[in-house]
Amino acid sequence: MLIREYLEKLVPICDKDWAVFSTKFEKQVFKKNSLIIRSGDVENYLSFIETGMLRFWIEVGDKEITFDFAFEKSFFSAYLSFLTRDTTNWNIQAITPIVLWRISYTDLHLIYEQTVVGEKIGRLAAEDLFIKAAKRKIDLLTYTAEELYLILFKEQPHLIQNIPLKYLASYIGVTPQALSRIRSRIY
Amino acid sequence: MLIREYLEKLVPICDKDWAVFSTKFEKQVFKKNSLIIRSGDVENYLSFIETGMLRFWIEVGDKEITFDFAFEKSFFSAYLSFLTRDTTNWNIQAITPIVLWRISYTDLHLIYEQTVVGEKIGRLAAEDLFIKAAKRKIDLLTYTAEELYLILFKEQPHLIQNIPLKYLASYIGVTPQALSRIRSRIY
DNA sequence: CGCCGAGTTGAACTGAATCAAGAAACGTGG
DNA sequence: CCACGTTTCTTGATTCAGTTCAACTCGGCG
Repeated sequence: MLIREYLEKLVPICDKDWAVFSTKFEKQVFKKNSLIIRSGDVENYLSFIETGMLRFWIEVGDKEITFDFAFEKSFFSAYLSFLTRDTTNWNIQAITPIVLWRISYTDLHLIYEQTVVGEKIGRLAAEDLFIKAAKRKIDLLTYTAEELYLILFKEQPHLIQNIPLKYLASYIGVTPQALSRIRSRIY
Repeated sequence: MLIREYLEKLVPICDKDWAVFSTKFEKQVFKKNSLIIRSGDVENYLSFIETGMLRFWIEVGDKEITFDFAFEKSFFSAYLSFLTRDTTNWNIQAITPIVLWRISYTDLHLIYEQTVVGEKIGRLAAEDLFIKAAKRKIDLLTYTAEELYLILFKEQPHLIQNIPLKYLASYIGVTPQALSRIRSRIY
């Protein structure tokens, strides 16, 4: 199974532990453009994307700010809300049709209690998320919009292909008009 | 002891576990302006600030970018380097005289193995760091320099008092001149 | 007393925002 | 599968916040 493969890159999981894990994941399908989490919800799941692509955004005043994307074969969650059990102001939207596997908050905490590797996986997942967030935080301070676009272009070419320009623009912190001009300047 | 108090806000620690923890922390003192970590080092410690204030910065081209501060009674580390055992490009500098307690990578991993709460604390620490990084990431995309300054002013007034303007300017992503003008505009 | 780094202020310049209009792409219903 | 309407993207003109370069002030310290 995909999730086990992914997790075992981080830490070996014995069959006995895996038996506890695997029964807790449920499969879920979402249509393109549907909202998986909307502002005001409490996040109840930690999810693993089997196929598809997601966009994370918040509403500020009258505009949307896209602050993250997530891709196939990675975990995601409105993690702050998931941890604190408080409502989120995040929206998570399917940019493509989505197939995912998810585990509920209560089930995950059962695993934390019942298996030795549970806490370790939780720690590694949180560390992983932290590393990504820290890198991006520094990138946003360090680079200009044009540089951020070029980095994106190099590191995630599939992203540039498939994601509407207006979302990418917001992600690097400029208006769609500005990104359109950056693009025409580059080629 | 301060560290136990702080940790027990997150998770109860029994005396037996604490006995394992406490022997591993060593006290360390740094002078004002000294570098606790410099670019090129591998971070070997997770540290807890007893007194003082730190600045995190990286060098980009010919200029310094301040991307974080840390205060009394909180943990810090060049965490990415600490986790990956790879060299860091972060610099961590004492803005004031510093007293801290720190635990080495090997000792922390001994604790992960020897105590039940070890992994849990590691997870909670990583979650805590992630939450802060995620919030800041969104703030940087959402607000203008002036708004970021006002938020800082409201949430961390002691920071504004004690930290040289040029570091604050870099933290909100503008030049010292620009922040000086923002300030004079506000009052 | 003089030096030096930090902060302020001014002027010219630049990249991005905003407002606006037109072109291209997309999906939805017939 | 086409036609229409909506959304997305592009391009232009104007405005604005922030950069850069430079000069000057202030305070601390040798």
